[in-house]
Amino acid sequence: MDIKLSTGAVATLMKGGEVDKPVFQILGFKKIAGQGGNDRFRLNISDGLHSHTFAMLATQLNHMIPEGELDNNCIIRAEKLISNAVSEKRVLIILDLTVLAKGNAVGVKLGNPVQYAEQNGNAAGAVNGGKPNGSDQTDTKPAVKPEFTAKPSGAFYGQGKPTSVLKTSPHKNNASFSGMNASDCVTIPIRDITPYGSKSAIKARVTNKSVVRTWSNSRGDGKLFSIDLLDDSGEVRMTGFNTAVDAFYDLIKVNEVYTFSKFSAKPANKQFTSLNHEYEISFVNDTSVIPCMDTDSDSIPTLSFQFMEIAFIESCENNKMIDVVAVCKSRGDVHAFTSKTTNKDLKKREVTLVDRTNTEIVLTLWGKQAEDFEDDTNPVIAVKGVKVSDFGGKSLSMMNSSVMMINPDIPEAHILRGWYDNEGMNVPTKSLVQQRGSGGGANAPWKMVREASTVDPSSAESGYYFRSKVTILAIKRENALYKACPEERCNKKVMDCNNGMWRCEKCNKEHPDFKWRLILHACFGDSSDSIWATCFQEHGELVLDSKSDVLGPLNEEQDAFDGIIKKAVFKSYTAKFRAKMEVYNNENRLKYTVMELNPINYGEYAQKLLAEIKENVA
DNA sequence: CCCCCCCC
Repeated sequence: MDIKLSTGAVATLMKGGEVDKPVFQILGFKKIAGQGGNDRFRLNISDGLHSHTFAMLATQLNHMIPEGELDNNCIIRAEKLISNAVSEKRVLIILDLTVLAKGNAVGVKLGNPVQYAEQNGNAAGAVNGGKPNGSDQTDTKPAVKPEFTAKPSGAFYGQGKPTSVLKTSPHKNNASFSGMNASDCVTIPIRDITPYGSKSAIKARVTNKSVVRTWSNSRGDGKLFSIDLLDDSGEVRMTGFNTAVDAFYDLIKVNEVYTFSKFSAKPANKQFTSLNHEYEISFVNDTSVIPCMDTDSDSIPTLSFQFMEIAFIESCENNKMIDVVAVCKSRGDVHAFTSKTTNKDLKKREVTLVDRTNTEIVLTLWGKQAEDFEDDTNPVIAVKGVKVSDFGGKSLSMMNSSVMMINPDIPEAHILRGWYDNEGMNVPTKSLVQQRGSGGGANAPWKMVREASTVDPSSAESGYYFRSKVTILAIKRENALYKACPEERCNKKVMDCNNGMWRCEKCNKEHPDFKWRLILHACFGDSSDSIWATCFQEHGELVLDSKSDVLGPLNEEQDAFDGIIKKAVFKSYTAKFRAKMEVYNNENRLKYTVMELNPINYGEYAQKLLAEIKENVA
């Protein structure tokens, strides 16, 4: 390979001249914080003769730096350039570039470039003119030859020979950092990681390691893994993309302590982690990972939680990732099923957790963890990074990235053990599982339908409950009835096996019969507005004044069914509704469910109106 | 740069 730097290009450009697709070596870069997170990178570029820091990376190329595409010593060809004189200073903006050689492959500074002296230039005067001075314009002159093979500088770096990285580095010996600056040896507390310190190193224990995942989307594809890192100041997630996966994935072991030097940092997206850090970090091209077997690594903690007590999960945002420590009060059976959306065969087990707030919540375990969980001794369970779901009240679900510890040796666990054995096991608990037909919204306010249908979506995240006096305006007859599993508590739709049997996916059983169930969609209105709401079984039966097992067979008989609907419309009720924000086809929409439906008690209703009038008159 | 993580 023979790459030549465009000797003299820096001087030409500084004088306002043009150079076609100059080849430079990057000697360094500096992040310049811009408004609104619009950071820019200033590059120190060299043509082998001169170096200068007048080059800016176009923001659309910013990603090349954290991605490690552009790194120190790398050689680039600037495919598109804009040269501008800005208040006596010349600025070069690189709009597009090709990396001809990665920094690690080059390993050294080429030639002996000297900082281009500003006064040599004629920046301001040459905005529109300045034909290049022929003598130093071109890239045809032989330049310094990059020493591609010169230096095994990758010895401790991701792009080098990773296997040797972890095996050969002497521990406890800073000499193992040979080739790195002294400043690289200084570790900072994880707590202090920010995107603004590129020289940082941290010494941390790996508390969790993900599987390698691949992705493919409009922006491209690749693979990645992440590890959770902990020291005595805090924790942070570190992600490795593509080459970092090849270099480090197999070598990094959970529970081991390493010094990680050089990484990039960016704000952590709290939606995907329970780790207590404002930022998350990524492997870069010259990240090094050195194991620490020294005794003082014992002082680095092995786990860290920010527990949320179960009672507080009730008001916790949906999809949030949290840590919980609780007693496993009971466990359900393993339930195998096929996901309708992904067609994947899944196994789950639900366990019920309770803590000293006397509140219980269901945690769903998946796959092998679900199968393996057979502890019936009411163990204390600590989980890190479980997802809060608002399905049927509130529940928790294990994620791939979640960590579970059974009877961990931490104070909270011992306290819970004592509490449960002496007291907790006999105390009545409140469940965050929503009871059908009630649960939540006990004090649902009276609203006109109009007020409720324009409820602030954020307050409907976990269900907004209200009461209204309403009249049924219309009923949808299609799909009002379905054939359901005959099991007592299972109302899952069954599939016709076409052999006289009916299959329930939920129970994983075939039954000789089924039961009819109702899901009635009806339009409820008052003088202000109307809404479509779902009436499940009992409410549907009340609306149609018929039992579902009678309605089922009638469903086929158009006239009889229409007659029933005709009788049902224009009846009035007092109803309790739930308005809940749901995502449907990637769109938010308010979904209404009838929670209670009662014939109007006119005496009570008149009292309510009277009270309202008095309140408004006073 | 991922961010999917499942089922009712």
